[in-house]
Amino acid sequence: MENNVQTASTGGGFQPWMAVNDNKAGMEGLDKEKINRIILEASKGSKFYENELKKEQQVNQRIEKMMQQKELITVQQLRKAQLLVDKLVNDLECSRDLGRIIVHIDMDAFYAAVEMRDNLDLRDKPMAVGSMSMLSTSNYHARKFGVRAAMPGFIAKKLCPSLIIVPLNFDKYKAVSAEIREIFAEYDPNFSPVSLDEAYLDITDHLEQRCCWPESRRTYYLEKEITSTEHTSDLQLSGNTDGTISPVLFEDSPPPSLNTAPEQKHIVFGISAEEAVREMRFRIEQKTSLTASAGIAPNTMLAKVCSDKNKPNGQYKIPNNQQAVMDFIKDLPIRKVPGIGKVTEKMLKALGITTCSELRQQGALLSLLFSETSWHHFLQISLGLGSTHLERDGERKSMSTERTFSEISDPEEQYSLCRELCSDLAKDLKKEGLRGRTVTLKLKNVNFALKTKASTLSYAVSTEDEIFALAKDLLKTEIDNSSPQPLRLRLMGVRISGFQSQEDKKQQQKSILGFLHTDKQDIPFTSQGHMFSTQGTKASCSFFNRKKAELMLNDQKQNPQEHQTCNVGDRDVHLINGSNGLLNCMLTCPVCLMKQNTSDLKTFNEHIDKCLSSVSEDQEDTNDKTQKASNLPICDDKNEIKIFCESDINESVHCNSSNVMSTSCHNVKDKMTRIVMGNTEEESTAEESSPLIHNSVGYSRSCSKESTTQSNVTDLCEMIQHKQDYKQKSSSLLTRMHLLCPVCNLKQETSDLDVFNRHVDVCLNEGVLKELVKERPCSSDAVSLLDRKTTAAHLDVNSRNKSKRSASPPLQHAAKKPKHNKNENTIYRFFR
DNA sequence: GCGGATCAC
DNA sequence: TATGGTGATCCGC
Repeated sequence: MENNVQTASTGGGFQPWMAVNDNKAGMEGLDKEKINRIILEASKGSKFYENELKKEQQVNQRIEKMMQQKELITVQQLRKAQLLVDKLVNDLECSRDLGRIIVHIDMDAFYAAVEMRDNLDLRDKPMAVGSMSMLSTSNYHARKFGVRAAMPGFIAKKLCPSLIIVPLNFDKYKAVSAEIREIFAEYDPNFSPVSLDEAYLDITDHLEQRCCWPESRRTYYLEKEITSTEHTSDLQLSGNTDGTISPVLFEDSPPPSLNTAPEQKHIVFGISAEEAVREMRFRIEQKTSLTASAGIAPNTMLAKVCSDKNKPNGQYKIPNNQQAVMDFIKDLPIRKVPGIGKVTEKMLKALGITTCSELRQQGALLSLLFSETSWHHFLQISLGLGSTHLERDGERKSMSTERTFSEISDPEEQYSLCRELCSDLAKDLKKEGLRGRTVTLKLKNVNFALKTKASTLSYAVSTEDEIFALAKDLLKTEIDNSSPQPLRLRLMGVRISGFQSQEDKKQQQKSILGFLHTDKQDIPFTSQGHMFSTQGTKASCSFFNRKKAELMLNDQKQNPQEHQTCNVGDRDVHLINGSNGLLNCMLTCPVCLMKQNTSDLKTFNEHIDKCLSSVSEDQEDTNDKTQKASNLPICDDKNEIKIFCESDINESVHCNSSNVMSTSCHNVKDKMTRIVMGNTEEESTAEESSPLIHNSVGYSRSCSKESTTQSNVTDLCEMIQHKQDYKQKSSSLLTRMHLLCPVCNLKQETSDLDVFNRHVDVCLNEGVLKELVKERPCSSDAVSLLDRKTTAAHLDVNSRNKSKRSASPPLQHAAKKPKHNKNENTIYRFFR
């Protein structure tokens, strides 16, 4: 690896770009020459390789440019820069926080280790997890051959013909991940997961308490753990009788974490950080038969580097003092630092920087060649500084879905594919109740050239149709630009970003609340103060209009025929203009969910008020918590809920013409009861909730009626939420709830009613769609384009999810897999 | 805001 | 035969 930029760009026989790096644990002391030759031979001439060369040249150009810039730097500039750097170093040093003890813990060759644990035949053989197209990870036997993560299986096979490739089994990894996270939580309830197999913990508080613990609390018994764990008992039966607890997964692995005599039945851990971490690793090993490595340091950056130091099955600690930190940092190769990747390494190397102390020495130069954020970051690294505060579940910034397939050049197929991706994305968005303003289309052509196209709206979108409307335009532009040559694609992806922040949501809620509680004189209410007017504050208008737009879209999609004869816009006019449009309608009360034998809005409102009042009284009168379940609207007489505005009335208007509504409503009400109380009713089966979707006679003919139900549920929930917010009850009540979707019957990992509402909305629509499809003859062999085009290998490659939302921990990949539901795809295609 | 790049896992 | 998917961030327009 001694080649510099210049020689690399000449493209001599040896290509460092494609070559193995020995950064990864278990890759030391390999026959790199040979490995690189094999990799090169297997890659040379491929489109992929050509593209890698191109990218490499771009980096080289970047470096050349940087070097030219460097030549222009004067001594004075450098001196001035040095002063600036010195000042920053001083400031940074002053702010150095050595008060926390951060642990980074990382399972050893996680996926491979799980597979080896569960299949004894794999133990002593080189193996990897993934497919012929892509490997996720390899065991340490395989690493000796140069087989590593992110390497295509077919190349790995060339390096190691006896390599066994095991397909990914995410469910299993997720299960193990849940087990280890239980342990993490005992040491730091606020631990920060990085991926299925990795997490940061701040054990400072744990250690404070730990020092007072009696020995008994730090004592762990072997047999108890082993017998209570299925995995380990399997191994015991399988002849693992060498006195170690877990299988020796790696032959170069240090002795097992238990350094007591085999006959000893318990082990007492000390009170130090190292002992606590050893204990944690011991417990992980006892529980899962898998080993973990850990780093202990004053901040996350150092902890992360440390966990790699004694991998596998080891740990390393940097004491919490400045000197120890600087000693550790001194000769640390910059590439070991998280955030410094291949390219940055190469650029810095061109400046003669390979270690962290060199990074420090060249601070002035770096400040003149890199952006402020970059050189600040470099400087922090060089001082061994990093985050001392673990980020709690940050807000998601984007969500995307993308797929690789064998070449698709036909525009029709490309559009079709694009829609499928939008559909998938919309489903994922629903799950989290998100809406975004920016849609980005990602395309990779058969030459591996990547391109993204984005479009931003002034409002947020979330449905398949909305997203597709944007994505298809972006795609069209690309197709047109390419014409008459076809776009030859190997990958397509759709991303959505520009979500409402929590802050935005609060703002919105406030404005809605303001809308609901504004002085009557300011709002064109009816004489009773009910919001039958279409007017209102700006924010609330857009909110409800969007809601209506969504419903219109659903209407069109779900029942175009009905839509033709009964136009939503027309109905709007009737409503706005007065009671004409209501003459032949009956209204359904959103509280008692009973049809009201009136078309007079005034009467109807009075009924609602009565309903609300009565349930409020109930709520106050009773101490019986189960009774409270029926108290849907949380309000009092003084704060009448007057939430019925235009869109609601529209929906209510639909629902009088058949008895579908009442059937559905009762179900909804039942479910709502549970939602509000947080009664998860685990025993509630799919059958129990299915009537909501399947049981209604004529359901498929009355799609808009389903919208009614949906709207009522949604608005009731919103009503409740807003009321609760208003009464400042939300945090005390809502956050403890387990929300169970009444439609899909799945527990939703959110306590945010807004999020939950959106999920329910979506679920309800899906029910209608499915029902509709059942009714309509639809080619059963209308298989998804992606299913046809995507190879199994492509589907099963590594994809560790890095969701920042701890409410739905990084398990999303697996959750995303069922996306390839052919029925669902055909449903959406049907409506195209 | 857009598009390309880099990085992590 | 065959080189991934998801999310974040940064930089230079």
